[in-house]
Amino acid sequence: MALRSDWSKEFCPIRRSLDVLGDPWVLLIVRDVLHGRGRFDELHIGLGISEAVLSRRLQAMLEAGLLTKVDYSDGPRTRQAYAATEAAAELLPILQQLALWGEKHTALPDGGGHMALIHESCGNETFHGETCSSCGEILSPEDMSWDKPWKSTRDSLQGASAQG
Amino acid sequence: MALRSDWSKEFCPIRRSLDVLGDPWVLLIVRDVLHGRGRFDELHIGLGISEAVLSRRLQAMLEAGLLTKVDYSDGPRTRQAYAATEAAAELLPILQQLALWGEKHTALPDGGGHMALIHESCGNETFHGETCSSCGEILSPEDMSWDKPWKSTRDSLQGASAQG
DNA sequence: CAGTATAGCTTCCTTGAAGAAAGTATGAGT
DNA sequence: ACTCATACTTTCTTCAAGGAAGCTATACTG
Repeated sequence: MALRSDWSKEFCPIRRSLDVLGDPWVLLIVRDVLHGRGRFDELHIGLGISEAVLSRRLQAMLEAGLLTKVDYSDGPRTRQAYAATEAAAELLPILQQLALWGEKHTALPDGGGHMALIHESCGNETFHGETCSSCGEILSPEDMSWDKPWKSTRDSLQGASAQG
Repeated sequence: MALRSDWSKEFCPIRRSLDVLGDPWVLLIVRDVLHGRGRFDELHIGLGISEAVLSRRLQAMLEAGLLTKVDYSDGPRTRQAYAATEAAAELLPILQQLALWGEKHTALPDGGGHMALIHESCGNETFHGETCSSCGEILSPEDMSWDKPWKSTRDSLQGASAQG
């Protein structure tokens, strides 16, 4: 990624991960892409990221193997969007634990609400990020929905390289 | 933290988490502090972070409630070091999943080796970051050691606010 | 008790990335 | 032909990172 020092050759796997993931936008882009919001403008508007930075991040994430480009049809024409690879889909536990940690250790602003992680396979909310705290199964994107009360939506996730 | 935009008032808990954690140094500092390496110079040398940035990060992490200052005795005199709070200790699953993800999705450099996460309570390696893949227990720092073949050490971790 | 060492920061300077906004390119609809 | 939408790219300014040197407090050394 070379945003700062190059950590891709470090022995410590955490440092190698942070070489790719150690930028807040990268995880937010993965989150949105796993929600099926993989178009450039959706990301730009939805995340509030500048277009220049978004462009650079998407390029780096393609190179890092986190994203692939997929076609989608916009009426008569074919456009392209970004979709998650298997590597990006396997960041789900990290995203969910960030959500759980944030719920517990940061202050909920006025008008917010508790975001529930719903394991659709068993129908229950999970309080772990990696395995379901209700049924014990490993959590994967296809089986998850995130209930966001401040948007009054229950967004389902999708796995690697699904069509947008 | 205000490194970039202020995300502390966002409804999305992931964004609020990244407001605090969305800097690679923060997680690396938490990792080292959980290993009992909480002195300024240990962090400076061990992480290769510049002193100016380390100083700013430590300050921000104190304010964010990730670290506390604790006394330690250096022979006759009392010095201070940084120790993890409960909030920082609860980042363990994220650190371990970053390690697992890095082992799987980034290239191991020459001379490296597989870092094993050992759950000392049951004596086995765990392949999950949050609950032990061998015995199913929730993983907490006091019960973990990380086996780092490139340093030929098995470093045990420590929980919140333990003396350095 | 002056000189040196060490820990723990702080200040200064330069380079580089972030953010905002405007510009470019391509194809569609009217 | 003109306008609109998507998907970027370019330009400019501001701010943070990294490196090095300086500063302060408390030892230990002769």
